[in-house]
Amino acid sequence: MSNLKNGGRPPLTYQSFVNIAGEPPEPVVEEYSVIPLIGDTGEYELFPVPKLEELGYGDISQEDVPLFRGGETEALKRMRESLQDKEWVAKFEKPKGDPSAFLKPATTVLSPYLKFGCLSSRYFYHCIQDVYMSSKMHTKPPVSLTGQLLWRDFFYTVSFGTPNFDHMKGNKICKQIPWKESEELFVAWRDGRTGYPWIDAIMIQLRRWGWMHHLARHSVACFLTRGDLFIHWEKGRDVFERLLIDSDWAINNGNWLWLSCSSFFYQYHRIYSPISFGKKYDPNGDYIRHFIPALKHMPREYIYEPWTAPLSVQEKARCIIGRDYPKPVVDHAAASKECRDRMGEAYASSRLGGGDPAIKGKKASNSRQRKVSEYAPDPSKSKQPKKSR
DNA sequence: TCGTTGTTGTATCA
DNA sequence: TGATACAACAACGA
Repeated sequence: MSNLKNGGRPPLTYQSFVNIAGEPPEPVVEEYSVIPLIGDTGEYELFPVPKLEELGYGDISQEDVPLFRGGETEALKRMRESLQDKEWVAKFEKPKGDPSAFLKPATTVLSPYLKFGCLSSRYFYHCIQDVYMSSKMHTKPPVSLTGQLLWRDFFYTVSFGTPNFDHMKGNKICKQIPWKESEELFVAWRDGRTGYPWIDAIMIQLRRWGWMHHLARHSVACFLTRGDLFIHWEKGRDVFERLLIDSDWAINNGNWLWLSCSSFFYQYHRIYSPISFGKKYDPNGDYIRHFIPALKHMPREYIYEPWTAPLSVQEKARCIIGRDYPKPVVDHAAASKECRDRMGEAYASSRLGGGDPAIKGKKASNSRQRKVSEYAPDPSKSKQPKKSR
């Protein structure tokens, strides 16, 4: 990589794009008046594809095998495999998928390919339509498979027309909520050490695979923000942006606004239980056992709440809570009650006009069913942040 | 002002 | 598996 003639700039390395904190630097923008011919690299020399070690990854041979081979060929193969099961396509309903299914995920897992442009969303849409044409009945948006593509475009549209979409402050559609500061709780969440196996397994899957089921994302996002820890959604957003292989600026920010009840969705008393939500799908805890080996031998009746297991059971399972696996960082019943109360106060304050002082005279409003024209860009406003990812 | 609606809550009961 | 109660939000439309 060092043989790059780069106009005197330092050579571009992985670390140039993503520093340790995960913050991408300002992208270098080149302007061309004419599209260069294929093969004409101008003053640049070709350099080989960097090795994983050069990208900062160590020995990954012992890791779980990543699910995602890159490229259009793989994307089309995956799409065709998914669409082959016509009944599954016709009956697809997003909220009904199983978030604990990891050997055979409950969704198409095409999001990384859509994100990187390996799969055309338009082509995908028409392929789904072809399946619908040959089916007697099919589900409809917003829950259907095409509905998922429409949500994607919804977030693109609203993010394009909303200044400061990726921040709470200065974002007129975002509830102003006095989130708590706690580095200790945040780090426990980020690193999968909350003591709630369902939450930790999801965060570990995120770190290992770069992907987890949509409802699993809901569980951990709710837990971090309005459900338990009351930590700012922007902190969780940053972690997802860094670790998700399908992370998309508009969709990621939109979903964090949604899940934290900061925008789009406001029923903050509906809180995902870090215990019973996962149990509903996977009562034996196979998903937890796979991603948290320390809990592999924990009996089924304690797998979601291992701190309630008698010491003799913990010893037999070779997992002492507090030593081999963390104690819960918060008590869910008390924490969620407190979160509800805080959200209620924040909402009451916003009703009384106490919002973001940066947005003078504009109520932080719901945008759920605003006219599409309201999302059109205002040329007088500053440019939307451009992400280089 | 009021009734309805909202992609994905939980616990309990039959 | 589906119905119901729970507690209760914002926004829309009549």
